[in-house]
Amino acid sequence: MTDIAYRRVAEDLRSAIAAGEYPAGSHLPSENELMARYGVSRGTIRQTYAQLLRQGLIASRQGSRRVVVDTHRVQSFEDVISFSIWVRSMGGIPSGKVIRLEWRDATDEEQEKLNLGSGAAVVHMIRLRLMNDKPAMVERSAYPADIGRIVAGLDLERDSVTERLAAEGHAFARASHTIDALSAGREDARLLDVAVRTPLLRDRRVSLNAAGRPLEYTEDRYRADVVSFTIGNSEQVNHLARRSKPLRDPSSYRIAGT
Amino acid sequence: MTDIAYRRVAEDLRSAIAAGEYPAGSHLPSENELMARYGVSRGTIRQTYAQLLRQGLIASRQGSRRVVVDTHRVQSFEDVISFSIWVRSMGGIPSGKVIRLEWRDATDEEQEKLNLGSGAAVVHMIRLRLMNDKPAMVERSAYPADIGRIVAGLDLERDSVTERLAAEGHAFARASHTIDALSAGREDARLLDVAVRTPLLRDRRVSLNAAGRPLEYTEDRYRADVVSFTIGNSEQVNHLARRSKPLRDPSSYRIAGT
DNA sequence: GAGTGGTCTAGACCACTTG
DNA sequence: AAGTGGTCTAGACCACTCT
Repeated sequence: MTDIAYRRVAEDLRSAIAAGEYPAGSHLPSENELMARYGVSRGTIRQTYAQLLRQGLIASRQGSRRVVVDTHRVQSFEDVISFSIWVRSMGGIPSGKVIRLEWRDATDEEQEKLNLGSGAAVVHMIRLRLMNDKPAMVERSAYPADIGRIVAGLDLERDSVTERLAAEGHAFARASHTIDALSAGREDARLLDVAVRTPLLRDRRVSLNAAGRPLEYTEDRYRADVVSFTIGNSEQVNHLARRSKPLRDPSSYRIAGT
Repeated sequence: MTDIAYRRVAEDLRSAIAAGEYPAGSHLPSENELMARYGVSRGTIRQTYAQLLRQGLIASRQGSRRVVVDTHRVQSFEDVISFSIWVRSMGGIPSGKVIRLEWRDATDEEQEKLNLGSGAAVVHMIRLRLMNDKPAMVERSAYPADIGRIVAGLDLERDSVTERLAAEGHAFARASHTIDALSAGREDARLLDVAVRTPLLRDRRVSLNAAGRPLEYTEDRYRADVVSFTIGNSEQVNHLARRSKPLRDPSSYRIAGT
């Protein structure tokens, strides 16, 4: 679809990997092979493989062919930023329940993170996110006024904010996350259907557009028995993904009655 | 230091950034400038900037000069893998207290993660890690026999396992992490000096050498009031770092008496 | 020794940002 | 309009892996 050559080749390879044509651990085509197959130069193929490396799909070693990494997983920027896109990428059904939606003055933290002046108004939203109708995460988000106007007009039970904002010309281009752990408070516990003081995994992030303007400040609190993060890193590359836990040992987590 | 041109230029730029020559938000030299200054071709300079982008130090936009990213932070693979190196990079003093060190048969999980046959022996270590004599993390590590022999011979109260293994020819080249949250159990609580059921941030990882052989399987449990992880990501790049929390609001965490 | 990826050069055209 | 980064080509030599 894209008209950029190295990305077209990368898309083909990702599809082939996803289709099982190159299983985990198997060798990928050499640079020479792909140059001939696509009629492009070596630099272009190297750009292709550099992208797959950044995305954590492959590993490479001088002298040996590139191999497919074993943790095969749909992997894109949007998977990490958008709960809806991530859930759908795993074949699940995402939904949301708006707990609160209001205009109010930005807190000090929101002013700082969203780069707003004092007294600026934001749209603040609290939303329970569900995966296949099971509570997975509570999301608390703040949007600057012009973005907030759009968000407030969406069907937040069903729409993906990320996708709808992108359609309006406000695509997220990058984000910086801080990940830590905290205890479920009373509201968290009630919404997520867990006991008070259950440990939750927290992701706070600022999402920026391509020009570096902050569009959203969000705090996500995940049930640690449902979601974890995976990160692969080396001197050359880091990659990040959300992971759904298989719930193989439900007894180790206390679930509150409702 | 290195004899690879693009890395030499990258080292120079990292030093200049660290020295404050290019403050956060400032513009970096154009590709043309660096080509002239170092007498290399454009491709080499582009490799340099690609590395700095991967490391999360800079951001780039077509048509505009590259800029230094604001979250300046010492950033290297070893910072994320090695507690000792990370603490020292922030000017702190790392130490460790060995709680248990033993040879035993690998558990099923260790066999899988370390790629060992059934019945294989591992060295298993539990160690409390301190930053400036304050408990920060409990580490539980398993090593295959040949690596374990080396580890068992170290001064584990003071040495960096990562650095000593590298000196013996067993350098870690990459790792894959799973991050989630859990409740402090009795042993965790006692060692970390927190109340039982305090939420902890957990990082489980397998560290591999360049050939892809697993050298270590580790589970780290961090005090969430002391350490968090930061991640920056975009379509092009992800980067990961540990962050020390400033402890600005100690009242929000219950600390157990000892 | 043949094949492969890592590094490097010297050009080119285009899209985008900025004065 | 000039400058800058994004993409692409067509070569080259080297270090490493494999058999």
